[in-house]
Amino acid sequence: MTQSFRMVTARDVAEIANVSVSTVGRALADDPRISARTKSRVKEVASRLGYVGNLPARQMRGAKSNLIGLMLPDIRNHFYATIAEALSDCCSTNGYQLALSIANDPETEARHVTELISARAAGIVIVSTAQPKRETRDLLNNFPHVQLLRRIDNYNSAWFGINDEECLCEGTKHLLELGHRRIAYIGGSRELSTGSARRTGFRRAFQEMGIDRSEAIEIFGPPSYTQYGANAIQELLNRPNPPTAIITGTIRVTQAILETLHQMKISVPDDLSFVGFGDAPEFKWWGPGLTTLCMPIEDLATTCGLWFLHHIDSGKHTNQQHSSVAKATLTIRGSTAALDR
Amino acid sequence: MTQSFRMVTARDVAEIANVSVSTVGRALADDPRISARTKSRVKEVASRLGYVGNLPARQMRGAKSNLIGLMLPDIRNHFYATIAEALSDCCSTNGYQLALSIANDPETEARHVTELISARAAGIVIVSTAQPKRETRDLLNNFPHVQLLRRIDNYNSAWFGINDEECLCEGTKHLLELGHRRIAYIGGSRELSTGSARRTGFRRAFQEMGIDRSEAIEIFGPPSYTQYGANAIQELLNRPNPPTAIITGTIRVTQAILETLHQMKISVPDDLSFVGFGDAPEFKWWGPGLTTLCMPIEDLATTCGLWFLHHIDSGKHTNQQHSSVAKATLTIRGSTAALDR
DNA sequence: ATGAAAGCGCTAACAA
DNA sequence: TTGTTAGCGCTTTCAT
Repeated sequence: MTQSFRMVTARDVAEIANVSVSTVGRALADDPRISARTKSRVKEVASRLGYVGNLPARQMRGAKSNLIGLMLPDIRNHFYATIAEALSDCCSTNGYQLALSIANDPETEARHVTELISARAAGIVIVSTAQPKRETRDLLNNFPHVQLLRRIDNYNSAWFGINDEECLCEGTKHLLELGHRRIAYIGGSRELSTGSARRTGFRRAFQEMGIDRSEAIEIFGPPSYTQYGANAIQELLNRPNPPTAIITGTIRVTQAILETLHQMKISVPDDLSFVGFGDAPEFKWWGPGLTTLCMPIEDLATTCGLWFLHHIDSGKHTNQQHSSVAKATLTIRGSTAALDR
Repeated sequence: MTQSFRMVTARDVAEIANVSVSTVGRALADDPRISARTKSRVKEVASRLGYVGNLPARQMRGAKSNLIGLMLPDIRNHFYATIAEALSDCCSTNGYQLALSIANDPETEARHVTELISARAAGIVIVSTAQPKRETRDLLNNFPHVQLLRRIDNYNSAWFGINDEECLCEGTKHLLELGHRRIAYIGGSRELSTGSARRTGFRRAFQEMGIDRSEAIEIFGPPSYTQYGANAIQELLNRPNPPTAIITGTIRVTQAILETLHQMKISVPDDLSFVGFGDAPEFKWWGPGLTTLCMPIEDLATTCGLWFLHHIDSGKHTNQQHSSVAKATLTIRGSTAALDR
């Protein structure tokens, strides 16, 4: 019982159909040189035996893989699930197949990248970890790939992301205009290009409105975000002088805070104004409705996928400077209100 | 610019290191016959050139693929995202790589299954569509695979699922015990084994409690569930004699209903009791908290993954009758209350 | 301790 | 219209 499934080969088909292996190959590829009679006979036999062409063997003959690697930090995050689905659609439409790798740390990331390259995937779409290993960079720089959302400078490659800085700036201005000053920003790691850009946007809002930032609070997230958002918000609200408004910089933190605020029975927006990040469906009906930074994440992923697949198909070099920025915008709902003193 | 990336081969390494191809292969595989000096030289050259072994070529020599195909109907569903993550972890730990296919209809499903088999993946974990094509069944029956959640009888294979019937029965009894009689069940397609079993559970609750089912309402879902849940609930509540309680049989329907009830400003549980399906994080804080059927979906996926990978690794025939059922249980929160007349 | 050669399943160039 | 043959990159005899 060691080798349970013997795959049918072109040779098996050839023997039964009484033709040569190459005739089988040509018949199944609808080569015009093969007679209709032979063709149909071969096809009949192939289908009867359940013959499925061996892609690895074809790859050795120069055929390109149908595999597109997608590296994500977390698939349970609605954000990334949307990306996976959009890209999967994209791949599917263009005859590719998505290989999903979930890697949260540089070691796993390096391993998965190596495996994808070893499998000679057609290309890799990567949402990078914060500090990829040197090895990973070297590998990717010699392999078709494109960066999504997070941008690592040392990769000499195309990047598709959102206007992180702009959108956090806009959200923060909204709070400032409502009169808030003690605003807390709870963001992701500054080691990520996204985390860093969002923090800059937060600060720029104060600057552009000519408001002193001394009352502002900044908290940055560790990799394990599950508990972090909850802890951060609890600590903040227990301060002698708690913030009157909060703005977040990652979806997971936003979700954790929604849950915590509900548990703590904080009244929003009366006791606290809150601007979330991302646009999971439940944000619409959380309490008074969540004012949030909505991202056209599906568009972004689709744009990225189409661009990438097109370049791969046309054999162009994809590792070139190219960047595309999708615009996130503020959607105002009930969770933010003017500060009354 | 047609062929941008030339992959480094063992031969390239051999030439530079001044050894033969076979020596390169042995050195990199740490074959004891190769001298330490040669080994280190070869390894140095290989790493300097960025050599990554060609898996397709190895597969031709009998190496098995590191690819595990996962076929899901929808990755944005929290349910399936959890499965994907759990399986991805599982694969990662055991040296495999997840290939994700999203297929909602039998044609796409057939195409993806064919592609996975063509790539000679190590195996396929499938959440089947309702009516798979004959072709798909034939292919799978000759290929290592395992069914998850939905069970198609004609596949002669292992299955890992949940106690669909039991759990819907339990949820329905909860409502009956609270005095409800005009209970509406909004479920998934009866063409799915899961949808059918859940309906049976709904009915059995009445039967076992000796309660007449004439007031019960049953509605079944089409494939495109996004709008369906919303429509169903609106239609139900506009009836002259609307139900006093609702129980659902799919996560997506549950989520759609949560949103619709919120929009319609229906007061839960005062105007309507509601038992949801699944356990997305937001169920905890929706309105009064959602009474829901919680499923140990992560455990299920992990169990399935471990079993499957173990069987693949040990070369055992996986297409055997084997079934494993994980127990879902009712979690009572605020969305269900006794009916006062 | 290392090299030469065969062969995995397939396609394409060359023969017939 | 079809068959024969070479070779993709690798591992594994077999030979040295």
